[in-house]
Amino acid sequence: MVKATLVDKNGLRKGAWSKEEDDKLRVYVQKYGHWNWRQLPRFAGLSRCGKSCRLRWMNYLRPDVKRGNFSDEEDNLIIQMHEELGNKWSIIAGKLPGRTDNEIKNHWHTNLSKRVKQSQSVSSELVNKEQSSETSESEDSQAEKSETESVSVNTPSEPDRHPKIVENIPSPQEISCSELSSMNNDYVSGMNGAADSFSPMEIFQDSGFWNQPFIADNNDSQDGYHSLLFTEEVYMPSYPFNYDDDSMNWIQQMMQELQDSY
DNA sequence: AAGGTGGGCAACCGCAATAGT
DNA sequence: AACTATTGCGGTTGCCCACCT
Repeated sequence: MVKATLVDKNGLRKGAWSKEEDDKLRVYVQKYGHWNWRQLPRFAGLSRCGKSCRLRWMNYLRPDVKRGNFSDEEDNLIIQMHEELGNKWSIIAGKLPGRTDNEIKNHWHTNLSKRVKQSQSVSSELVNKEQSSETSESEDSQAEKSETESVSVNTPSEPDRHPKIVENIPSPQEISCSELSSMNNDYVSGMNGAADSFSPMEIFQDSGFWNQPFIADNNDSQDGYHSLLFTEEVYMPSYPFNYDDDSMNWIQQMMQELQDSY
């Protein structure tokens, strides 16, 4: 199920994620957001490339990721949207809260595509019957109707044939992982705006970031940076997505708490 | 019991899009 | 306008496990 972990020429780990790595990434992102995926692993104490961290977070560690079997409703929606959009997994994921594009893509390839193929073959059989049949017209139309009812959803078509879904999504309450990502980025960039262009790193520096009571875990540190493993006391499971005055207060409060605890 | 095979899924890779300079 | 950095997306790979022979 998981790829064996190995180390590439740059000393970066690849393959399966360990629980320790998951914990480091989860704690770091939940606390500071992902202000820069490329730089993040260094500060989180991870010997991973940023891309790998992003993927792990998006597909597995995000708190709102829904795991488990797909419901019939979800299956039908995926089939319907795939019929209309093609392999636009991220857009489809936007209609299925808690599901990731990767998960939907895998589910499609392993389950739904087969189901659609079966439906297609049933459909073509019906069409063949229809063409060769010498039965009455009324019977034909009935068969046509039943075909439409049973397999229309599963019949593939050109992606551009039904642009309506693209127009309709994303709805405000249904947010894809990529949109969530944007929200997080907005959170950070918004902080910049709200605080008159200070960078996340400046937050850390200005607030005594490097002196904060994190456990410096240099075991995995490849480049001399202090990795950050947070203590239970300062771990905070969530942060506000909107960066208004309350959020700035929250940040200031957080920083104050860190300084106090030091 | 042992080996083969295919399914399921996490993770990687390459490319395109976007943002920043 | 051109270049670079970063992110996001979709295709693909490869590992593990369950099932089959």
